[in-house]
Amino acid sequence: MQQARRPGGRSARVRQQVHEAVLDLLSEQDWHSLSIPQIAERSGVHQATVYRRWGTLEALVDDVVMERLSQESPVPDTGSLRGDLEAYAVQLAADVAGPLGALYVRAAQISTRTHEHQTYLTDRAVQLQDMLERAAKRGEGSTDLLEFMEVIIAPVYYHAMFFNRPIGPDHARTLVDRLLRLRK
Amino acid sequence: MQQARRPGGRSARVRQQVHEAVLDLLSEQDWHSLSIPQIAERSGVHQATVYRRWGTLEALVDDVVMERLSQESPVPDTGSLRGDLEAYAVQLAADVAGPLGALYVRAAQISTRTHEHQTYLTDRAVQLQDMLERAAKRGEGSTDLLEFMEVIIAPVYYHAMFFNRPIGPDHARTLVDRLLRLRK
DNA sequence: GGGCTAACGCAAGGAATTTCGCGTTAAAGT
DNA sequence: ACTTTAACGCGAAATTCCTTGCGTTAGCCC
Repeated sequence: MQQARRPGGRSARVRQQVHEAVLDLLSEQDWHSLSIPQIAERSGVHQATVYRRWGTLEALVDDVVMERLSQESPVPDTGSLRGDLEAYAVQLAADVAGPLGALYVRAAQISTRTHEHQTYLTDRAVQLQDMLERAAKRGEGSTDLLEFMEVIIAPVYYHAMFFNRPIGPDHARTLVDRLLRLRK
Repeated sequence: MQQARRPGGRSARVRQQVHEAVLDLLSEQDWHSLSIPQIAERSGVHQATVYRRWGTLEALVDDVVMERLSQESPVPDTGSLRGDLEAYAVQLAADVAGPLGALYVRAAQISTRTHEHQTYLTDRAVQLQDMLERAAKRGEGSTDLLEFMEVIIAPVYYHAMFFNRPIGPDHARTLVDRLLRLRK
């Protein structure tokens, strides 16, 4: 969702109301029974407004997800590489396992083509790159970002997608062990 | 989709017509503009029939995907572990990169809860397990199925999902290298 | 071949979604 | 303060989706 040309009070308020309604409804029912009229009623915003601003349900949900992702917890900085990796892996596993996890995974597919989502992904990649470089500067050796993504992040999403059973903190730590073993 | 109680000529024909229409339409437009009335018109099968047999669009697409997956290429048996792994990884990368790749990835989420899909996944897991055990019996050492899935399969889907740019054969081979390195 | 009935076609009806025109509100600019 | 106009509310129309009842077709079984 692009910045409104008139981002003042009312527009922002309407946006927030609608966002809250979406999160609210998704916490008490599943995705496929969600509809724009329903969101309109819950939020107190008129249907026509929602249709005019977002157009489709996908675009609206995408907007909500991006809003939350941008407010998400920063990448960890614990002082050690293992600490950072474990903290990140456990946090990610918890997010995916959380009530909005399915929404994140789904949004990852829906919104891969939107410019905003690409921007978020590259921003996030830069942050992770920084995390790895901090470790390198501490003399903990260099870690490839792509390898980190493939060995740690990919399996977390994979489990959530195919087995519908997200991994726990202990499993997240075995992923970290695997990555560290590969670096030797 | 369960086996029809009367699997004879007409039912099978209707099913095939509808399946073809789905694949046909998905090749010329994207997912969210697909609808059952549209499929009915394209296939020449009446709306009511489609609704009665499949109920929802998700169930129908799921049926199509399962049909194709079950016809898919078997797990490789090249005589060496590396050969099997590379063949599988390259094949999977190609499938995900293909025109129906996005459909597979999406269906993986939609249908994770259906009984059929679970059955397919476990069947596939057994086949892969056999592949790994063949290598073990040849004296190539044992490989954990979960590790195989996480190190090779997960990254393939991950790239397709988040970067919308599936990996190539060369990259697939680096995944295999990574797994083999972990086994030492 | 002949009866049985699941599956299909058809058409109408109902329900939900999406759009549209118009008046009103309130944010932004001067 | 005053003007401008983007964004919203409202109601109704238009479109699309989904269901239902009934007659017909064609596999299946004897």
